[in-house]
Parts: sequence; structure tokens; C-alpha cells
Amino acid sequence: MPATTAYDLDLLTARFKALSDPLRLRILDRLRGGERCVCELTDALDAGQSLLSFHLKTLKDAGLVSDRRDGRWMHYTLVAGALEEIEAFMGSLRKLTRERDWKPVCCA
Amino acid sequence: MPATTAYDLDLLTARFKALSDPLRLRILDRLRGGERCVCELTDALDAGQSLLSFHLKTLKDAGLVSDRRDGRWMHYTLVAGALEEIEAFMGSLRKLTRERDWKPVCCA
DNA sequence: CTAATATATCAAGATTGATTGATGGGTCAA
DNA sequence: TTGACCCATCAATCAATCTTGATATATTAG
Repeated sequence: MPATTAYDLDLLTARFKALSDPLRLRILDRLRGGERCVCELTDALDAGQSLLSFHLKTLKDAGLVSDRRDGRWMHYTLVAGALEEIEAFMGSLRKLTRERDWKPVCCA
Repeated sequence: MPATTAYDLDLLTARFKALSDPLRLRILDRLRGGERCVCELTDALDAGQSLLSFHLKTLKDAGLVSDRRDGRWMHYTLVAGALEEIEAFMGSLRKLTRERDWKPVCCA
């Protein structure tokens, strides 16, 4: 008997929320290829330091990136597991195999 | 020479925004297995009619679901292409192969 | 045509999120 | 130790979003 869902929808909601901002997506896009320091992102994305810090924290809180201190610089990296989880969830929605556990009564 | 990104980040932002709500995720979860009518969703999700209508519109505007009128009932369905696109984007982030087109100057 | 049903839209209030500028804490160089 | 540098946090403002209740629209039944 399959559970209603194998995914934690509240966790996924938090992750999607973190993904739902253009600057944050551009940050993730910049993190392709590995670690980047904040100063590099600031230059590349033409965003204020405070603003970027806010968005990086948002991504970190959602588990999408991790950080590492290196002297006075901070480096951020994508968290592959979180990305995989979202990928798997989207894939699972497309697999239309789940049993219907509820029959409509209002309409044929 | 690859473009900076093969994805429309603004479109993706809109889709992620639509995904960043627990009720909307529960709606999508309910749409596994195919078309569902609104009245069925209202019952299953224990949400007010107006509220559900708002969230369905949000999902539809983001291209994640489509609707079909059947008499006085509306049926909603997942849009596989949009789900695939998100899946592919997440996958592409994990593939760490992109050329670095920017060299850091601030930190080693 | 009229009434009932299913859903959408609108308006208003409450909540949440983004942006900016100022301040603070940690780290390094001299 | 002092000052410069990198980054995080705070406070305030503004904008966007969620939620509810009321009303509107469309379709069908009678």
C-alpha cells in the first residue's frame, strides 16, 4: 500500500520558494561548475552586497547551497542532493501511475 | 561558444513561484494519474472554493496545469512539458561542466 | 424563463518577501 | 593593535501574495 506521497511537500515548498526569485536563479546558474566566492557573484550579478547576502542566506536556509569560509571570503556551492530531490519530485508527477484513492461524486 | 544559459530564467522563476505554496503542491500531487475536476479537489484538499480557484489560476498562469470545461465542471490536468522543463533545469545545474567565463579577481 | 449548480472574479485586510542603507563581527596585513 | 576588507545582520520601506467573503458568469435542469 503506497503512502499518499513519498515526498515532504512542506520541505519542497520551502525549496521552491527559494527558487522563485530571478536573482536567486541567476546565483544558482553562476554556481554551475563549482564553488564561487561572494565577491565574484557580486561582480557578475551586479547586485548590492547586502542584497546578495540576503539571497544567499535564503538559498542556504532552503538547503540548496552550502557555504565555506576561506579566510575573509565565503564560498558557496550547490547542494546536489537537494537539486536531485526536486528533479525526482517533478519526474514523479509526470509518472501517471498512482492509484486513484478517491472517486469523484460530483461529476461523471 | 555556449550561451550563458539555455534556460529562460524569468519563465522558470514564474513556474517556481507557482510551485512555492503547500496547497498548490498538494493540488499537483492530486493531479497525478490524470484529470481531476475542481469539486473533487475541493473535497480532497478541504479548501474553500474561492481559495482553490485562485490557486488553480496561479498554476494555470504559470503553465503548470491546463483546464478543460465539461458542462458546468472544470477539469484540470498537469502539463507534462512544463514539469519536464523544470526537471531538465535542475538536472542541468547538477552537471558541472560549464566553462568558466569569468575569473575571480578578489580572492584566490 | 427561472432556479440551482459549478466555478471565476473582485475587493479588502493580513501576511510575507524584496530592497536599501547603516551597522557590526570576524579576518588579515602592516 | 590598528585599519582595511569581506560579509552578515538589522531596521525601515515598499511591493507582492494569500485568504476570506461577496458577487458575477456560465451551464444545466425543470
